[in-house]
Parts: sequence; structure tokens; C-alpha cells
Amino acid sequence: MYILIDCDNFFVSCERAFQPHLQNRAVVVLSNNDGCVVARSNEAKKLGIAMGSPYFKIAEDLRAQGGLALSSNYELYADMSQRVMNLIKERFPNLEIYSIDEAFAEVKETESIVEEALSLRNTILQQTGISVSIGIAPSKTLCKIAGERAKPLTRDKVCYFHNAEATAKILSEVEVGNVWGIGRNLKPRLNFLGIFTAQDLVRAPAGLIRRHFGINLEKTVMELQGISCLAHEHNGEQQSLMCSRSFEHEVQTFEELRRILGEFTDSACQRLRRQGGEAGGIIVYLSTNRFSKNEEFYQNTSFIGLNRASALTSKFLKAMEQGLREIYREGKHYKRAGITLTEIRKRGAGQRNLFETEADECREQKLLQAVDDLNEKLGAKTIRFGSLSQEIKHFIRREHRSQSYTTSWQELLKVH
DNA sequence: TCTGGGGTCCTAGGACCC
DNA sequence: TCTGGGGTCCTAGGACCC
Repeated sequence: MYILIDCDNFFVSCERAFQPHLQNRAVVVLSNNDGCVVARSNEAKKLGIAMGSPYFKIAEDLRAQGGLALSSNYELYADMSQRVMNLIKERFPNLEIYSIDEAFAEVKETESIVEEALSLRNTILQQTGISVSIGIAPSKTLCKIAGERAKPLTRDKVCYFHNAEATAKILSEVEVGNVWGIGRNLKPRLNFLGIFTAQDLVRAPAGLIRRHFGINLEKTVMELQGISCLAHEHNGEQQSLMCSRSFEHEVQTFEELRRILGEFTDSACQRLRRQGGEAGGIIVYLSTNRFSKNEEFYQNTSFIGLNRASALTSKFLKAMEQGLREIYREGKHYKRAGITLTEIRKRGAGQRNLFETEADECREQKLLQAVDDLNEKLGAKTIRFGSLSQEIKHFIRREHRSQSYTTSWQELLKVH
């Protein structure tokens, strides 16, 4: 049996927890660069603002309706998320944190399960100000549907699938495209086969689904039948770690890209070290503006593997530069770039290289540890690589950002 | 006309999720 | 003018091995 705990309109709820005047208003939170809408209050949803809408297309309408847009404040959301997850973990220790705003718990089916869920919901609301919806079902895919059903319930916001007949009835009301695991590409193909609802999918012949759509959809079908096929993950090691951005202004020169990607590499390596990992390689990514009408869209990636897994910034800076050289084309206007560290594992878990001495690496590791400690203590970038740019913030727009109420001494909430 | 059977590894691309 | 950033998994095809 699984329980899904899903925060309602999470980013908006976080902002509202500290700014009560945002209650009962149409509020949206924007992605980086104030580009797209990534969270909406119920009032904003009612205005018909779609998830992912470009802000410039809805800005005027939103303002006219008395609504408000905020830039995203990930420090705040990450901290609030951690508070919510800690509360859940106290009640349901066997937890899989699935994303910043939702978690699955594996539980024994008991008579009091709904009461327990309700009481957890109240605790979270009281201690963080965040409202959650809860779905309970025999499989994760059914939990997602139950969670969706719970959202509009005004009173208790818990939905429990315990009766096969009732579940089948609900599934016949769920559009197949709204099933977890079925996106915009699979939906039309399923519709073409006469499959329009989740219940249609449950009844589809297993062989056909497997042949035409592969193993993932076959698992989804079984999950909808109440047979749990997706493993409970327990938040194991991360496999890759990414840092990428779109730029406000396009970038042309190799040198500027090298510095920007250097910053990304540095930041990714810091995160990697903080979680005690090391990576085996780096992917470098570049692209021009995909909406541009003046220039043909160009995007490319390159992968550079290391001889031996490492967490040292210098090694990845070197590899990054090599990768960038492979895909950089003169004269293009780059709108977006990024890097991904891959083949991540716990430090020291990997095979040693027979011909490499470890003395140098050891020394650099100590140096970086000292740098990380200093930056932790005195503020990010107090000490940094000389080859990197002095400042890169100019290329990201965040015009309507709220305070870091819980993570910065300078920005604490003033009660009076 | 006719061309085996069993593997591994890598890459690119596609699909999905939040 | 303005269109995000972070992940996972699967599949197909090519190159190689014996």
C-alpha cells in the first residue's frame, strides 16, 4: 500500500506562508529569467493560465485581473520542502521523496490509515502553512490519481482507493492523457487505438501494449490494475547532476561561454562534493534560440569521460573546455548552455587506476576542502578559481523575487 | 538465390516526470 | 523584447568481440 503526499500549488503556497496578502489572489511563480509560469494559485488556474505559459503572453491579462507574478525563490522552496518532508518522515519513515513537493510512503494497510493521513495533513498545515493532498492506493500510479481526486475536496483532502468497483468507476472518468507516465506523445497514439480513459487502458490487451509501447506502458497498465510494479526507491544515489541556464542576452564568443560554463562546472562540483560523490564524466551542452526566426536552430552536446572518477573542479574544468571546443561554432548566437556531471557514485567506491599516483589528487582534495569550508563560512565565492568570470548574474533576470525568509540572516521575516 | 549465433559497449534520440 | 531547469529510463543502431 502506498500513500502519496502532494503539496498544493507548492511554490505559491511557500510564498503565501510568508506573505498573507497573497491569499485569495491570482498568484503565479515564474521560472528562471521570469520565463514561464511554473506554479499557479487556484485563482490563477481559474483565470485559465496554463502551466508553462510564457510570462510575456499572460502578463497583461494577469495584471488586469488583479493578479501577481513572482520570480522563483528556490532557496525558500528547498527549505520549506525539507520541513514538510521531515514532518512526513516522522509519521511514515519508509519514505521516497519523489520531487520537491511530493513523496510516496510505503505503508501497511490498516483501518486507521485515513485518520493517520488526515492528522499528518493537519500537522503539516499547522507547522509550515503548506496544504497537502493525499492519495492512498495499492500502487503509485493509482496514488497519483487518488491524489488528484483529493485536491478539489475542500474538507479533508484525502482520497483512498480500497474498493475495486469504485476504483474502476473513477478510472473510467480519468482521461488517459492524465495518467502518470502518459504524456503528449503517447496520448494520441492510444486514442488512435480507441483508448480514451484510464479504464480503457486497464482493459487493453497486454501483448498489444507491450509490442507497441514497450515495457514502461505495460507497467503503467499493471499499476492501474492495482499490481504494484514500480519499485519504492528510498532515495538512493543520484546518477547525474546538471547545471544549465538560458541567457537573457545571447552569447557569441568562445571565451565568454568558457567562463559561464566554468561557473556551472564549479557550482556542480561543489554540490557533488557536498553530497560525498565523485563523477566519471561531463556532458557539455550548447544551443541557440529555438524560437529565433533569423537563425537556424543549432544544438549540440559532447561527452568527455575522465580516466578516473573525481570530484575535483580543476579536472572537470579541463574536460569542459575540451568538450566546449568540440561543439562550439563561430558566429552563432547562443541562448542556452549547460553541463551535466555523469556516472556519479560515492567517493572511493570506484576502481583505482593502476598507473596513476594519488599524491597530487590528495593534495588538491585537501585544498578544495579548505576552499569549500571557507566559502561555507564566509559566503559563496569568497574564494574562487581565477579562470572563472567575476560575475555572471547579469544574464539572469529575477525581477520579482521574494526574500529568503528562512535561509538568510539578512532577509529574515520581520514580524514587527 | 543462398550469408550464424551469441555477446558487449557506446551514442543519439525519444519518452516521461516535476 | 520576452518561451525554465532538473532529473530518469528505454530503444535502436552501429561498432566491436568470439
